[in-house]
Amino acid sequence: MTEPAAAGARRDAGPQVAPQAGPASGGTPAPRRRDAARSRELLLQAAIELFADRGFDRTTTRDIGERAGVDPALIARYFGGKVQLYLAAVRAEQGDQPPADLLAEDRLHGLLNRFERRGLGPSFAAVMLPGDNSEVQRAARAHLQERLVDPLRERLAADGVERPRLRAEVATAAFVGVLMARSSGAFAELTDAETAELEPLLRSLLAALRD
Amino acid sequence: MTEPAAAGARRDAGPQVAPQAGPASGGTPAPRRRDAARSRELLLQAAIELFADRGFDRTTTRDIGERAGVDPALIARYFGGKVQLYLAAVRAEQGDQPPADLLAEDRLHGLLNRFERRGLGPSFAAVMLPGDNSEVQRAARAHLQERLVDPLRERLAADGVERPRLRAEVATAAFVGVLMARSSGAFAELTDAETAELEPLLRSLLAALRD
DNA sequence: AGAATATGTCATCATTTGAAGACATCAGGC
DNA sequence: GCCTGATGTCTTCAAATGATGACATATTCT
Repeated sequence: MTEPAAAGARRDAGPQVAPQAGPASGGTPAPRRRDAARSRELLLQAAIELFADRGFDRTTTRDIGERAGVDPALIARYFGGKVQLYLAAVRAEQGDQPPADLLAEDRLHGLLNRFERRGLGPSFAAVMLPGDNSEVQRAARAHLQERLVDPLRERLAADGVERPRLRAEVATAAFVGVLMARSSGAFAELTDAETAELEPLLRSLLAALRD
Repeated sequence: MTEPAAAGARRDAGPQVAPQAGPASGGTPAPRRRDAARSRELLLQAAIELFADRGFDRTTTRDIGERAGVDPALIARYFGGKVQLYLAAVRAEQGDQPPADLLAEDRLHGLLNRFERRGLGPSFAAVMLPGDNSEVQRAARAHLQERLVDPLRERLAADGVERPRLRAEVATAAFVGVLMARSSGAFAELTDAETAELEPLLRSLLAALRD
């Protein structure tokens, strides 16, 4: 950053991918030094992690580029800009599993394990902070509504509980709150707790809303 | 903002306080057009509200000044800067009541009513978002630890529950999460719900951690 | 009334950040 | 071998933001 660095002279910026994995396996079609699809994917993955960790505002395009090992200018080229990259990250968050009903045992277990493997996902951070009704907030909230609140509301309604929507929203908010607080490092034991320790507590918490 | 506005010519920037309330009552010592203590208080109050609403990063000194009706430059003069103003806001958050044990009925009721009257307070927003271990985060987290987590932990420990600290942290995180989500407007029914509707749900939620 | 201080107002600076563009370098077709 | 487009690298710009200082105006003291 501090060196003048004669314009466009860099060529030895470290091996992007070790050029092994010869032409044997037909899967990956020989590593290219320049691969738009790969760069796009690296940026998207870095964005998912960073947006989940810090939220939209506190994540800079330069951070994303650095983590991805890709020049931040390519964000504009491949996604259109930071906002569109965020929307792509939220879209990539879904599609794995069908919407989850938090009260079903295997669902909670699966969700927690998935979070452990892949991080919380970018939409969680957008729930807690109010803000301008930007596209970013709306997308993240719609995602959570569809994936967590609605299935739970249907479950509660089927159980005949009163105010199923409100209860589903409270349960989701509590769930997101606990997971966000855990990953934020605000509370020591919560952050250090294993998923297996946390799961029964969360299950009790959620079950309480069912009355 | 767009006019040149000859330097320092403004004098008619609206009446700060109607200069009535004659010398009769000895309470307020006649309104002054310039009152450092009043300006300081206005800034602090605006800061408490805005920090609670948007968190530290998304609140600008210009926003605070605008809401307070005070020039933002005075933040530096009276508090030293934005960070110190935040710390002052967190300190102002406490001092009202003794630390609250969320499981005691009147405590929960009192807390919710207080939030309804005075807003959530700046420290809540700092729990959910990770970030640099700045002074701001540490102060807000220490505040919550002392005010909410510790009393609850003691209560749970006295009840003989296992893992009292972890449970207290989970309960606090869930509590903060529900209130933050409510004020963020992320969930429609939760945002519109009356405190009276929310209170029994929160009570069930918290009681579940006691097992 | 007039000096001295307190308080308020405004312009401006340095930094950060998202974005855009100029240029360099690689890949594949002829 | 070379040309055209794709891909990557770097510089630069405009806006936002926290901070600072010069100056204006009010308040107080004598």
